[in-house]
Amino acid sequence: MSDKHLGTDSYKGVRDFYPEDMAVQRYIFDTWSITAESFGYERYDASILEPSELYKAKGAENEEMVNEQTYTFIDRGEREVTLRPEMTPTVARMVAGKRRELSFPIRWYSIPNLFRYERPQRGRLREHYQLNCDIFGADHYTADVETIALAYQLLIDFGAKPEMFEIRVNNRLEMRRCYEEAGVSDSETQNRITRLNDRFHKISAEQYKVALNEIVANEVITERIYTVVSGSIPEDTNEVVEGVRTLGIKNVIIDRSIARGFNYYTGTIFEIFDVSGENKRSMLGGGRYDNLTAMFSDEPVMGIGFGMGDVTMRDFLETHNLLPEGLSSTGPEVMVIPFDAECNLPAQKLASELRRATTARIATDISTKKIGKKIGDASERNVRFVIVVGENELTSQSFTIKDLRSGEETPGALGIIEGVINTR
RNA sequence: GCGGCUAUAGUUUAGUGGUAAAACUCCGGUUUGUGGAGCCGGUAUCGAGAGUUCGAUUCUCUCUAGCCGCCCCA
Repeated sequence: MSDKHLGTDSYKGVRDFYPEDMAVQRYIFDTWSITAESFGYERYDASILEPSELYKAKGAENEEMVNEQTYTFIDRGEREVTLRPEMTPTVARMVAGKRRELSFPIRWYSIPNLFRYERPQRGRLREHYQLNCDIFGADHYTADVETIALAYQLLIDFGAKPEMFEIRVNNRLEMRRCYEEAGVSDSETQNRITRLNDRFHKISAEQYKVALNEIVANEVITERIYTVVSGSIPEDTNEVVEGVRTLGIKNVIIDRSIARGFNYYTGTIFEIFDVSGENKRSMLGGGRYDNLTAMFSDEPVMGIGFGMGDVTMRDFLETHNLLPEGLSSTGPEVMVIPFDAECNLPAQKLASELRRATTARIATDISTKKIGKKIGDASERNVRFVIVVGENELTSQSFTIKDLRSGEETPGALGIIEGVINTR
């Protein structure tokens, strides 16, 4: 590019939100909030900065992830700091810090922006926003049911039809039991199988079996595990799935290949997929983590929750044409147009009087364009009303408000004008 | 970290071994008290660097950036 100027592109993998993008973003966030709150979830937030230890605490595997896939730096006080890559450790920290004063179970949600240092691709950027909903302090399986029901409702409230998506549920404990019954008791081997299962739908059955046999080195075991993971047992279900169905949600299935990474989940895990096939990545995922707060205290608090990202949400809404037309702009509804620059201040004064008497968004056109141009601009920006303020109007204190939608003009004193705006 | 594709005006795209076209947008004018039109005009060292060539935006190489996949996925 030019030697003289900086580029205007945003930093790699992050987005600028111009007003039209912001309208979409706001719609998504508002819908998330309304639905989460309708289930009684309370909103919380925290800083994007956390000490790096928070993410490294559970061994070398995590340490590697922090070093390679997060934004981590040393601050001026020589502390190692990380831009949060996920919200769960933060909320676990917050809950653990107040565990004696909170009355469990609690339902909390947040819409944090999260950072990860990796190569951007479809549905995955370096910064994204993610709705996080969690229940803490409820060990009964119905907490899992409610969590999945909330995830379901979130999509429904965007106008999604149940046949557009599928909820796939698995359970860490049940998988461990499956491995043990098949004859695999070593936990490292179990983890390797879990990791392989995560790719089950990306590879062929043959490839899967070959890879599995390389791990367990036993064809009988391979066959047993394959039977379970491939879903060849039609009656395979569990109480969470049955509970969700009891609530009237039908697009839920057991999928033994669901793996959810391999970190802190201890029980139910689930993901929701777009069935259109266009977005192969899961749109939403979560699960139960019964000892995440253990790193802060000997009194662990169990939790279950999920996260859903704004990038995948937006992809889903666009794919299924679910974004509403004409999302509300925050631009002015009323434009007060001074006849010339001499009238700018009186026009601004009129605007502030109107603001006092109405709830409309009112701006004054302080450009130096000609009167016709100013009206044209207002019209183009979807302004509903214009009021021209010139010497005549100021002398007579009688104005004319014009409805650009209907072309109708209403003359009158301040009170009349306010009336027109208030009945918009 | 690995692989594939792409790079021309603000945007979306044409096009050519002899320094480039269109549409839309934007800005200005056309009209010195009232809107979306029309007309006229303006805006590009063709991503950067090097090479081949009389001559490169076009061909070759390198780099950079973006997109898409893999790995990984909190």
